[in-house]
Amino acid sequence: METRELRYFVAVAEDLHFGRAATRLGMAQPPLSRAISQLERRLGVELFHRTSRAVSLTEAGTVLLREGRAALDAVEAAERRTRRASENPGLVLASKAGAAGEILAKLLDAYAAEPGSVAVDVVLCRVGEQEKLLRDGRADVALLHLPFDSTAGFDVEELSTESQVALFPAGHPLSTRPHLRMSDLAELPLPRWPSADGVYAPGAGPEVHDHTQLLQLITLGRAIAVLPESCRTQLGDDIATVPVLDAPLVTTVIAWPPHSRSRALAGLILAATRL
Amino acid sequence: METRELRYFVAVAEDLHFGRAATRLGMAQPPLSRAISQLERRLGVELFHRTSRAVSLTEAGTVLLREGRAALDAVEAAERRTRRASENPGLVLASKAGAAGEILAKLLDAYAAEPGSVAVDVVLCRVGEQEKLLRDGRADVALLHLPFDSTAGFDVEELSTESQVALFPAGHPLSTRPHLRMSDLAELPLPRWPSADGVYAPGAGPEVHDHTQLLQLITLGRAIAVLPESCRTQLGDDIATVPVLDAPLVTTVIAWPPHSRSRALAGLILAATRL
DNA sequence: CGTTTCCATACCCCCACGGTATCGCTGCCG
DNA sequence: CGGCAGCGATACCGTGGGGGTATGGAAACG
Repeated sequence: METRELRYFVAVAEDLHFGRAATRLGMAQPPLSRAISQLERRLGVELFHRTSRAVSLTEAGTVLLREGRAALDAVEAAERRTRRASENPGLVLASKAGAAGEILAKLLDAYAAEPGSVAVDVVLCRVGEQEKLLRDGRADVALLHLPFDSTAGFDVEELSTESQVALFPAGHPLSTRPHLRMSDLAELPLPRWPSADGVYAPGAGPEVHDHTQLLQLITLGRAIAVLPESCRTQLGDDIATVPVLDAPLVTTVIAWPPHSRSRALAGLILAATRL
Repeated sequence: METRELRYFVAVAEDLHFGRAATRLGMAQPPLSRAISQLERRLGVELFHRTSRAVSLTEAGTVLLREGRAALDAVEAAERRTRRASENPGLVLASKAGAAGEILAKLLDAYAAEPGSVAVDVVLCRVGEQEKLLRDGRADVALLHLPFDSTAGFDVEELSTESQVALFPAGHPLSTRPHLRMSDLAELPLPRWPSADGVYAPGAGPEVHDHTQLLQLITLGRAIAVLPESCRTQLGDDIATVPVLDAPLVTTVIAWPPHSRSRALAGLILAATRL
């Protein structure tokens, strides 16, 4: 199977429409239809149920969409990492914008002080995006937060664990309580984060994808959030925090793709575990 | 980057010889040379140092060899799993031949008794081969043994932990001791297992790649081995066992590729954790 | 200095991929 | 009920690129 075929298949599988997929791919519809039929013939597998009115994935097609995306990511990663290996020897670290600020600063300082350390580019990305960056080679290493981010397929080292606090606009009735339980927050407008594929679950709270956005919504009284306690250092006095006793503990981990064990990466991980 | 180009590159990188690589690929040498040059031009990266006498990998080439192999495995996995998804709904479980016999039997029985279970094909493979099978889609799930096998990149659940015993031919002087330490075995012909790439470390002991082979060598007095205690159930009375107090504990885990979460696989994993 | 051993270059051919035109099916609306 | 619009499949054509053979040219070796 060629990556071109995979890209075509994924495009069609994503919008379930040959015409639109073809436009996205910058080609005409007939050769795309043909390419997919050929792929099906070569695999000996039907990938789509087609009526002249609608297209849908078969069982096998669903498998190929999942596995094919992973494969394309791996190919892209190979390409990008090769390019980077030749031009600069630095590392790219991905982290959620607004989260892990303190630990990130300490890590960068500690690593920079090591003998033989290389330049570290920091990519601050939207929630949940780190995994994708790590998988397709745009990043070499990432800071993730359990239990929110998935570490599936990566090697990890735990860095720190902390409890969570609720964030209220100053003056909110609950903000004077010494502590809370999750059940106290059940009826409040908790924000909804996008899942790995960028889709939001249906629900009541506002949709957010980074911390700045969230803090602003809280200040405006449009949202309440539960965040790791370390976020306090970034808050002004227009937001009050209250410990939430039964919120899950948040673990910050450093994660990297399991095979890539360069000297520079090993040094960074070592520096991280020694924090 | 197309998988064809990657396959060409990996072939050349593996034997560092354009002529031989071309033969292996079933093509002539000139088009292969050209394909590699094109790849280098498109990537903007030199992958090989060539003199007209010898070929060697550059830094970037080394990266592409590692990442490219992973990418090719992922593509192959996508293809194989898609094929299998369409023809039969069963699972393929990989396990070392000769190891984990008892736990494997119990697992298969327990899972088969579940409602809605599917057929499970068992692939008994050589030591260290399970990871490759899991990565390239020939298996859906595998039994691995820590700390020997690497679980890098897989999701795992621990199944059992056991201590190790030394195996001697009947009548060996050490076989009557109540217990031993690793240092007692330092001078003895411990066998050498192949690493993930099938290469044996240099050393004194005999090269082995499965348990039958090993047991025969022990019976013949040509080797001594340290194995998990559960192997006792498979031994005849021509082999004696002695506990080794400071040998590392062996953990049997069930491992699977992190994204593939089919209903059938989830059932098997559940059955395994309940053993 | 001839010979051998490699990889690169030159040149040719053909297939496969992409484009345009069109067909055929199906659901919708007047 | 018929015309139409939407969409995928089919037919046919042109070209670029991937593969083949022949050969060049550099380096090691006797």
